[in-house]
Amino acid sequence: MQRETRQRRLIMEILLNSMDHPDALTVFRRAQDKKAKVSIGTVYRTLELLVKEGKALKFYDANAIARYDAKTDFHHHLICKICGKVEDLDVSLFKSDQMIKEIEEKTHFKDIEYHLTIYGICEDCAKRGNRES
Amino acid sequence: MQRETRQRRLIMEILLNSMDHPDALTVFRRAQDKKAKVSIGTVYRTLELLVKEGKALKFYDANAIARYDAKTDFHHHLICKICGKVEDLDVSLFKSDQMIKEIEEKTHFKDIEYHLTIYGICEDCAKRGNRES
DNA sequence: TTTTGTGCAAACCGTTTGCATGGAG
DNA sequence: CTCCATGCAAACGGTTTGCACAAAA
Repeated sequence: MQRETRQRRLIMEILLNSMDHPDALTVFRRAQDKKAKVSIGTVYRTLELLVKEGKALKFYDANAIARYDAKTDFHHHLICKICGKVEDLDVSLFKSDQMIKEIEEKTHFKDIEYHLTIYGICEDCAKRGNRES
Repeated sequence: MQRETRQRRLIMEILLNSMDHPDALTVFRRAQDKKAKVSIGTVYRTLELLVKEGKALKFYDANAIARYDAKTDFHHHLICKICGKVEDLDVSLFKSDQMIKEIEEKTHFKDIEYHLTIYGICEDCAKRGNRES
């Protein structure tokens, strides 16, 4: 049912080696940098496939552009309001199991999952005095 | 510098009376229901203005469509993975002050704010047996 | 009258999709 | 050989924008 193609291996490899939560176009460019042939359509289709398989995470940045990363350990994202840089944030900071339990207890929702996107000002931009990038 | 127009009053009123976090098109339709004349472009411009003024919140739903609500008390959102319904969730569930303090201590970010979008399955959809809407 | 806001429609741009072809199994 | 995957390009759809006109101050 699912076939292993050159393109799928390529895109998964790029995602695994990308620590900056790339969008589809960035993945596409990294493929080109490797002199590998892929189309942007295939990049989109493959990234969505990885998300459905649970091998990648998808979230939207402040410009509503879809960002992806290879799912390793669960973590949240910290986005700089000035320069847009995205950093990972360890989920253990937030006692997520306890939180999910609390939510399930206090609401009628089941099968809860969440992604926390935190906005702030990164060290570099704070030093620069909050200028626009 | 800022002028009070019929359209701005209208859109703010619609947003204040909408408890379902409408997108721009929904706000536009509600204006039409009131037999009020506005263009979709003005709706977008005005909603963005309200966000910049801090009078409205903006976030993206699971389909990357911008949703708005009049900013009253700070709260999070609970979105049903099946039917897409959006509910409010009291922020007090999550000890947000403590969490922000923790984040500021453990990262180098400043001026932190966050919006938590939680996905789950609502009571109605759970009863229906998780069918697609 | 001056200046900002609106309506309209075209442009934008990230993303999806139809279809003919290619390649995995 | 069969099907699923890919490439290509067109279409999609939410959002933005330029410009002439309207209306607030």
